Amino acid sequence: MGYDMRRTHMCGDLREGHAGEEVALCGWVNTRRDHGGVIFLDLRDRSGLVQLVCNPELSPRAHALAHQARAEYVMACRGEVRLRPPEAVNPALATGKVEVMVRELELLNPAQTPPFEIQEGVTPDESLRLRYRYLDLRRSVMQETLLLRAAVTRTVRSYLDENGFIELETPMLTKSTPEGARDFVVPSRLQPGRFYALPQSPQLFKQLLMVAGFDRYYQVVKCFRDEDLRADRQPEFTQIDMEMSFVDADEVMTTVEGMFSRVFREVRGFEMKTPLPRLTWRRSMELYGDDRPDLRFGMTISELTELFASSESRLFREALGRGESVRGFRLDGVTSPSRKILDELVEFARGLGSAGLIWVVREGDDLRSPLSRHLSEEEKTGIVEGLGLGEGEAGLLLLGTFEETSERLSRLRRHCVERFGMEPRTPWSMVWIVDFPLFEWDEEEGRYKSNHHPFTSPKTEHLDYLEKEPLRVLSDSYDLVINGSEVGGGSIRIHRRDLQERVFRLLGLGEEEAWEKFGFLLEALEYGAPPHGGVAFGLDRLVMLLAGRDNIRDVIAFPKTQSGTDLLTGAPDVLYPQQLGELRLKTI
RNA sequence: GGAGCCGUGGUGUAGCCUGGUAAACACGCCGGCCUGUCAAGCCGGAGAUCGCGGGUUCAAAUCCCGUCGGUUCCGCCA
Repeated sequence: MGYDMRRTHMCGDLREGHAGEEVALCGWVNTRRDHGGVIFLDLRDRSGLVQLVCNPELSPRAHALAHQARAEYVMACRGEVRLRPPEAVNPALATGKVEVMVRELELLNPAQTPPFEIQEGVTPDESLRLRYRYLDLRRSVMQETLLLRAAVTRTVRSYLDENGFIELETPMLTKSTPEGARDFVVPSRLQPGRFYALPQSPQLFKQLLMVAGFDRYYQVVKCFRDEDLRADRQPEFTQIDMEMSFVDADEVMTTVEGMFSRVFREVRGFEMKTPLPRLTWRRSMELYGDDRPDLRFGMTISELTELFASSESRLFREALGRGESVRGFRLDGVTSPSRKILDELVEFARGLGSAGLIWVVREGDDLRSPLSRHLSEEEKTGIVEGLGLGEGEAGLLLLGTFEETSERLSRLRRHCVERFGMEPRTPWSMVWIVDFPLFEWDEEEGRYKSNHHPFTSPKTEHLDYLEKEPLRVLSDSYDLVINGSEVGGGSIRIHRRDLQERVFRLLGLGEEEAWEKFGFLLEALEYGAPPHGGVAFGLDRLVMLLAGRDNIRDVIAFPKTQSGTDLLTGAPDVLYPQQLGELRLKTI
């Protein structure tokens, strides 16, 4: 490229103020409009595009070259920025008031006709996009999304830097640990027969950094989990990982709120109200049946079990006899729903494993319901009041254990939001869910499992129940939920060896195994480990929310397919026998 | 591991349920015309045996089975 073609501006930045200036631009040909005489080229770079005018009278050479130009050719030009004639202004373009009168044009690299058009409005097949990712990423939506992603990490970094956090790196080649997801493993050449594991998160290392006295740590870091993919799950993903010493849960949450305020202001222009509301896990389950409730919608759950304590109806009597509850919510978004709609909801509830869904519709003083004949007047009134049904409004009730009804009602609630196209009350709803149970019972393995992870601290006031009633123990933990999506969570950690060992024991981790897998941690806890706690956020999911994308692949430059392959490079791939030999590996 | 959906010129789709004439449309591509377009326009042209394999049938893009790829969900994901 000649010296005089080094660019002076980005295409999308040119405005009226540049009129009269001599500029040099580089970019890709977005479109060519050849009028035989004058030729218009839209030149595009990451900032946007601008119209180039190639007039044969101004430069026959440039005009001739423009005639040969095709979509996606890489070109450079030099010329004068000019105000467009008033009738030729394009209000749809940021640069629509100006154009560049081309004096010199240079072809830097021609291009094959791309396998799909780099245009808005057309989304090619996913496998094509992934195979030609570098072309897919040229599309403006993808550019905008990744630029937004960069803005998020930039904002996070500057906030944390300003607040005394130190960015520290932790190893990618580390040790496989029990609990949690399946590890990705890397064979060791120097230690034949041994394997590293890629980190599922830097959890233990960041705790060790607290022991080391760094006080406040953060990292924007890749994590790896070898589990099946979903629309919001990739095998490698990025976390905003933080840890702080000498703090309580409250201080961690306040710090995070400051960070998120700035992110939302910076990238979405949204002023977050802080402090954010906090719901205990228990309350969230009662009100929404969900530990990641979407507070943009109503339809909170009411418990009506008491109402049916002395019911005439066998259905209720038997259910209550089994210790089950009656819970439900008022259906928003539809009044006087048709039988067809109600049947559809019943069908949906059956699909969730429920025996049936009881619907009621208030009609004047009466209640329309398949069960109305079996309901006493008192019960009818109780339902209307309990669910707060207005005229024509419907209620949906389920029978079952607290856990069953929670699971099903929360899914039903999410389904209704989508099915009836409900309008959110606010663009963003953020809420902390706090005080999760420390353990849950794993039916299959017949043992307790950590709800969060094994390093989460029980609430001090619950320490006494630890061995006696483990399921009653709550932890100092917190999840941040935005628009019904868990964007991150954390906890105060255990910083004393004796407590950590008690928790390991409850998880069924034998002394020997605990020492073998976590000995380094137990040891570190004995060398002056400060009280500490932290949090980690899924950057990809956060960007998905901020960008309004419903797929994690759209916020990652080079994602994997659902079957874990990379269509661009062909990974994963087989190894040459020699490589396998060096690693002392044999495929079976 | 299981279930659903999708696969038709380069791209996006229609056709498939209800098998039967030249597989249709838009965009793109190639050529020509054209000096103010911006999804430029006008004229002309090339381009698909319908993912792959098997079966049913006189006949399969269409029905059936299998398989591959993509995708969504369940299981899984501390």
